[in-house]
Amino acid sequence: MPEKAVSTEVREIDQPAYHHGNLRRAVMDAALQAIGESGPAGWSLRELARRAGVSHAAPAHHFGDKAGLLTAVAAEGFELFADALERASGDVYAVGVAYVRFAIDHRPYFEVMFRPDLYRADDPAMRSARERAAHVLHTTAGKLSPSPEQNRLTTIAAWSLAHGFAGLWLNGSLPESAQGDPETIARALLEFVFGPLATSTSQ
Amino acid sequence: MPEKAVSTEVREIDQPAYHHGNLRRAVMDAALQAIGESGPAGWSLRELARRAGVSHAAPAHHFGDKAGLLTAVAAEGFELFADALERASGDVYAVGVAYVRFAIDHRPYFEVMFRPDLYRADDPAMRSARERAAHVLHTTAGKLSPSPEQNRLTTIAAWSLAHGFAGLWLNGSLPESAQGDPETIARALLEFVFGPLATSTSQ
DNA sequence: CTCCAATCTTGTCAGTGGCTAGATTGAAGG
DNA sequence: CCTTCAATCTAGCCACTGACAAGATTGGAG
Repeated sequence: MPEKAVSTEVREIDQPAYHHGNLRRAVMDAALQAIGESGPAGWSLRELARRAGVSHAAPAHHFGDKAGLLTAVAAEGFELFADALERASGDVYAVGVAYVRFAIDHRPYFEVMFRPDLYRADDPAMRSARERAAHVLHTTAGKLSPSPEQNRLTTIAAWSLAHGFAGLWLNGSLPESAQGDPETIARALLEFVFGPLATSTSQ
Repeated sequence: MPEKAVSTEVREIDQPAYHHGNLRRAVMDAALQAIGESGPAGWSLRELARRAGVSHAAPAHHFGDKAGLLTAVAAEGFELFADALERASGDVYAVGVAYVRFAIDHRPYFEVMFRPDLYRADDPAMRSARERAAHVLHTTAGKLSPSPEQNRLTTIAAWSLAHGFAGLWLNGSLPESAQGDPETIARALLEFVFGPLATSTSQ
């Protein structure tokens, strides 16, 4: 068996790695997996380092500290989130469904993104991505009615509805009657709330 | 100055207390305050013990471990929550507003209650209180329309709306246009969504 | 007065976060 | 080829944490 390990492969055991190849991404991915398994608090930086096969202090070089890592997770999450919403931009139902779908398909991101106490909320990359997502919400939900005041309300209503349903679904708070396909239910909810506005002439 | 401290007073300094008087409640209150200051993860059991003036292992006697303490917080929170909702039972608007109001007035409880990964979700006291609260939601939102299927949707819609708005408001995600009095906005949201259904002859 | 159960303390252990200092590496430039 | 250099990672340390075990203290019941 060969003595030297190829540097691009995953660390086998023991001896120092020094140039991991792409430790930053490896730690991020390990973090996302760990969050998916036991939430944003159910793991330690050292555990991620072990998973990546590096020393306990290696992640600190890339992220500073745990808050820094979660900041990076939130920033990347909001980027993906904004992408998903933009792809549905224009249609309230599609945006709402995309919101819920993102929360469920990318649960680890979502569980961090809306918990600002976990990371550095002043991170510029994260802020710009978050604003990009918010912009989609405002422009698509905010043009359902002519009145600007109504628009603010419509936006907040759609946002709250999608956000609340996603959150309740994720933490298992909903009754068994709502345990079906979340995307279907989300669509039904949106149609229930915004149907009168968009289908008939109504207000 | 007297040598002996009165047992019912808060511990001054140093020497053992042994019978604190009501340590369980003191630790709970310290926990609620700490959660309010820095979230459910921004403190340690040992810190609570110091605040209460007892040794670092004293809280464990009453709560077992940190999850046990948070379980007690969630259980008490759901009791207060159910009480608040029951007080408004029957009126969708009142229940919705009570939901949001509770989240804001009792933020430390709320931040724990809907995060089952923080505590023991199989706790019977907590479960029964939670079901009591859920029952109010079902009975008041679920009788707005004749169809049972519509009722399920109505319930989930009202729940999601209130829950989502409360969550977004608490973590500061809402735009500046929604930074006003949350109770007023919540009422406006509920009227926007359920107005057409209930206002006709009110109820 | 004795015993007992509840309550709290002291002591201990592995694990954690964050820090500093040092080792290793690839690459750039003479 | 050799030196320098910055990026990357390791090694070691410290205060702190959660969890546990064993012992001390207390009020009250018998």
